[in-house]
Amino acid sequence: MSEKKRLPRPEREQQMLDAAIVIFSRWGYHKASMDEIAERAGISKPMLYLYLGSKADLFRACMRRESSRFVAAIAAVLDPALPVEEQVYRGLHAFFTFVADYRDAWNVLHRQARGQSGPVADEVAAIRETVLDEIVELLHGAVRAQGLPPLDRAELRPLATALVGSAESLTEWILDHPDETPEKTTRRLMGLLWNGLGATLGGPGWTRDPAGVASPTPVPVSRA
Amino acid sequence: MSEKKRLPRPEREQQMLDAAIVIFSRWGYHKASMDEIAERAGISKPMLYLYLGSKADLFRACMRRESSRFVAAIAAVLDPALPVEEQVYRGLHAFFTFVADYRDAWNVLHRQARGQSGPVADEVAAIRETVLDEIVELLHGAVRAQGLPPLDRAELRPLATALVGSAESLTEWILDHPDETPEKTTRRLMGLLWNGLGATLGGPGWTRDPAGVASPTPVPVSRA
Amino acid sequence: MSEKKRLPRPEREQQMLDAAIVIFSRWGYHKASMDEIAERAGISKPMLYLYLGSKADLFRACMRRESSRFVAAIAAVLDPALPVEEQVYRGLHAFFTFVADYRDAWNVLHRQARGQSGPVADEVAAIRETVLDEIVELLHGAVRAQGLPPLDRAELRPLATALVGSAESLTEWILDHPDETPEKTTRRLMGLLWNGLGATLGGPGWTRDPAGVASPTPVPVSRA
Amino acid sequence: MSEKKRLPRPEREQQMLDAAIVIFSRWGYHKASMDEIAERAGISKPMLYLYLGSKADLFRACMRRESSRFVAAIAAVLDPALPVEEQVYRGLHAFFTFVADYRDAWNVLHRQARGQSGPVADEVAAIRETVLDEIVELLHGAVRAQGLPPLDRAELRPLATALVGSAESLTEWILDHPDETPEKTTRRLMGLLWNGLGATLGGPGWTRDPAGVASPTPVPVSRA
DNA sequence: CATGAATGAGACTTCATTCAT
DNA sequence: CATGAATGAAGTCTCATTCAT
Repeated sequence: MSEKKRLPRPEREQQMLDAAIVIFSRWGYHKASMDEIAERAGISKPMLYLYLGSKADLFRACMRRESSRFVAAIAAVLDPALPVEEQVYRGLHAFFTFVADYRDAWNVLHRQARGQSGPVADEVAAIRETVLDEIVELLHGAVRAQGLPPLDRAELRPLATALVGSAESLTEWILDHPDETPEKTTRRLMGLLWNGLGATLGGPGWTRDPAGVASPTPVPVSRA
Repeated sequence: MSEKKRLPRPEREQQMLDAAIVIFSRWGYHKASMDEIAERAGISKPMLYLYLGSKADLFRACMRRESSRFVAAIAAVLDPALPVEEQVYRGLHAFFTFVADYRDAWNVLHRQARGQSGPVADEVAAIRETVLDEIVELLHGAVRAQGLPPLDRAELRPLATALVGSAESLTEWILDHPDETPEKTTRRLMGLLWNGLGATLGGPGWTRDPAGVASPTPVPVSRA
Repeated sequence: MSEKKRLPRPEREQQMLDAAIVIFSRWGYHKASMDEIAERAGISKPMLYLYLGSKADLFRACMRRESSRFVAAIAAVLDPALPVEEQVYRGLHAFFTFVADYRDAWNVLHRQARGQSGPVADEVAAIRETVLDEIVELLHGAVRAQGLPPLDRAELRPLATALVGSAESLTEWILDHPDETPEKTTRRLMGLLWNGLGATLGGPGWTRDPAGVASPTPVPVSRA
Repeated sequence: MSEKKRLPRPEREQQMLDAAIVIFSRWGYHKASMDEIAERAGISKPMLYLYLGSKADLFRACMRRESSRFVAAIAAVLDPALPVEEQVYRGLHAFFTFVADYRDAWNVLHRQARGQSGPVADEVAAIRETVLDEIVELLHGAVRAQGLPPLDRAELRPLATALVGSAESLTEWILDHPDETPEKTTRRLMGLLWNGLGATLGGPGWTRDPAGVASPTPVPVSRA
């Protein structure tokens, strides 16, 4: 709205990050140009460098701001006093809501973050760790609360990883289904996570050792 | 000095793709340079362009070759005559085996493919569709074979999407766990997919309508 | 926090020049940044421009201040009533003392001043002229005082130039020899200047026309 | 002359260095732009980078080529069998001849080389060392050949330094005196170097300890 | 008097791509 | 068939300098 105003630094920085998110989301990290980001932010390139440092720094700053918002959005709906099932439901719901509301942010966090090398990749990995840690903790607490045979955190982590992966994957499916609401998506996924495909499809639970599947015929592929 | 054999075109093209996969995997699409690819392939840049077209064409060619191998590897172990559970087990096992054996190929298919824009992205999307279609078909056949209330393909697709996502996600977890074998990973995931988290954690199956979770308190976030 | 005193303009200018000398000495004219100078001077960049004009102006101001000090330091020890030998000794001693005491100033005057183009170079040339003029005058007076066959100033100037060059050159040798004092260096150079290499090495004085050395075989060099 | 020819790499590299010498000489290292160098060399900037690496690399390459020529030009006229006086004469003559013939090269070696920081400075220092080493060796051999009390190399080095400095300094004086020939300049300097100022001006040789000159009145200067 | 905010211009560098041999 | 030579276009980043408060 306002053109040519001299803004204090913090506000300008937010504008820059706002613009950067959009451009990074649209073109990806490498194809995004600082020129375009500056133009969209309504300022000149030197300001971008003065305030944010470098292209990688800018990307990291975006990642930090958006991942903070993301984590906050999830954390706000969790409550250790509730049953774990309820918490997972709420968490997923908050997740799909966030993705729907902040599409560009999610795009950057999810699609663009991968496939980076160097310091950017480290930042991404750290954020991912944080999220996974929380989920692991959540599940771990649940197991103990239910007096079940303790599963240690190392065992729970692949479960959490798969859970996150399935949710992430659905965010792309959603793109092609505009009528899908966060509620509906959450229910779909809860069905899978809580009952498993076995129950969904009507078969018996998985017994962990079907006969004769250990070594399927190997597939010939031409090179390593 | 060493291998200046005049190779027939198809072999040369394979060499180029072999080199390209490695370089794309190492640096990502954009940071990968045609110079490095040509050098690694042991030929000059004009040959690269003569045979494969452009950088985007080259990347697409890589994607096509590797995704064909990938699909073939999975398809080879499936057998419509077997129970669906068995087929999913075999499919996942083949999947994790492929990922372990062809790390660079998987890296390109999974990490680098995402976050591309333009024609490359379309190629990626198409491949993904193909894989999902097969899984949907698999599940659809299973439902019918079991005489269950029919779930149409559109309903099954998000399930398939979540399934793929969880598997993909585990491929990154595997990177940090060298002792993990395809068998072990497959079992972990089968446990989740077939029994669900509910069974794993010992709670009851999910009832699809826990009271009062429909609208968690929204999280205030400063801007969209 | 510390020293936000409102200083009168002349003092502020001195602070700026102090800072500038250090930065110019450290990085050279071009790589020195006005930002760093302003920061070191403890004021903002607009002040720098308000008081001193431009970067070139600032550099010239540094050159003027330091060369004045330099000339004053030398002039203070000269005394036309003394024998020329004594005066040269004193002058050199004052020179090496100055160089040792004001390393940054000398660095700027000597190393950074060279290799500049444009107006800055002119300033440097002018200062150099001033110094040389004084030395020529000194030698000229000495010749006349001794009743020798008069050497006109134009003949003395290359001698003065060589003298200055030898002294300047030694200032760099000194950098690697921390134990060297101004006294010692002065004596070394006086030995060469007053006795010549011929006497130092024990040969006869130079006869101005050794046979057959006028045209040494030219060296072929590939191009100009 | 020839436009648009495809030249083999070594020739193009020489063209680039030729152009670079001129531009570096004209503007100095920092103000010289790669654009201008490329334009003058008649090629595009990427060639410059492909063949020579970077701006600093290009500068170093210039330094190396020109200093090799320089050293070769001097070395070609020296002959250990000759008396040292003769050799110094020939060396100086070759030096002034080189400076007259390759003004730009000398400009880069002498003026621009100083005041650089980083790796470029190291290169410069190394070249200077090489030249000084040779002169020291020359003088050292002379002393021994004459059966004089041996001066070790460390004592001779400042002498060599002063000698080089006086010659370098004269190269700038020459610029304003177009009638000056290498012969004439060499004789001027030989007069100083072999007889010393004392003999030139008619006084007695320097006695190394004039009374009372040790501590001239210090000059007050405002800051360190 | 003093400064935080802002920028036009230009530097170095890289890369996908093509021509001429 | 194959390649060394060559470049247009674009990218990131820095700096001296000036407004507007």
